[in-house]
Amino acid sequence: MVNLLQADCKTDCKKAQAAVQDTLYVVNGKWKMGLLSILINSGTKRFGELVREAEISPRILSKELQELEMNLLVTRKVCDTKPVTVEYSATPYSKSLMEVIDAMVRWGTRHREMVAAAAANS
Amino acid sequence: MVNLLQADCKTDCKKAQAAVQDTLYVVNGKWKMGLLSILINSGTKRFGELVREAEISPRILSKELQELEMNLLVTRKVCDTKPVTVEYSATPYSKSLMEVIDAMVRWGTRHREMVAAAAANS
DNA sequence: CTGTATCCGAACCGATACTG
DNA sequence: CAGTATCGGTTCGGATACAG
Repeated sequence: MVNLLQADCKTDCKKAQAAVQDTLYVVNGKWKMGLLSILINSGTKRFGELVREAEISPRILSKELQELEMNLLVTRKVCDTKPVTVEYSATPYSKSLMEVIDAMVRWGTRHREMVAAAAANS
Repeated sequence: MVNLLQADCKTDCKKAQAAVQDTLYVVNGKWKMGLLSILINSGTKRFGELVREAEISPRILSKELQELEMNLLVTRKVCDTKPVTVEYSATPYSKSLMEVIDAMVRWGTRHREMVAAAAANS
């Protein structure tokens, strides 16, 4: 297991840094986490449903969904209806992000308390 | 332990989402992770040393360091030399980020393989 | 219904010069 | 030496109109 914080890392350290940047890059974007959350929790959604439920403009929604799809986190299925509809779903692979999300939830929660406590002492 | 991906979350889910956003916000910025890594691995550094080692313009460095300090991840110590020097160090608290960073390293590493494999099959 | 094109303002980052 | 002021380029996100 690579430790980004160890003093003895050389090439491992660079790889670790790159991996962190990769992760941040994938998750980067104002709506990605929220969209993933919706799709994982509520299951398949159509484009228009996402526009309404997440209150995102279609342009941004399209962009974020494409990026999520490129990263194998959501699938896009065109349904042969009339007019055409499109269904977006979270992939099973997207659940692998859980480990990261859990860590962020735990740290973020404690951090908020930490900052609040520090603010109280000033 | 809050699970962002569970279907039964209501208020917990919002809290979890907010915690994730908090974490992303703290780590957000082109250089924060790199700076933290330098300070944790190599110990205390002066402002000018960071400018050279990380190759950041002073304006951005100053901004990122202030944000890290606000989040209790680095300390700023003014030394009574002539001219004045300033030492930046990672706080013990910053090591609490390890859990998150480790998760991102692991996921980012596997994800790169995953995407490469998917690209090979097309 | 699903997107894209266009336009806009805001945020971000970098280079450089400058102040204390 | 440490940090800020100023300017400029690039990216980002939102609103709206429109095409397929």
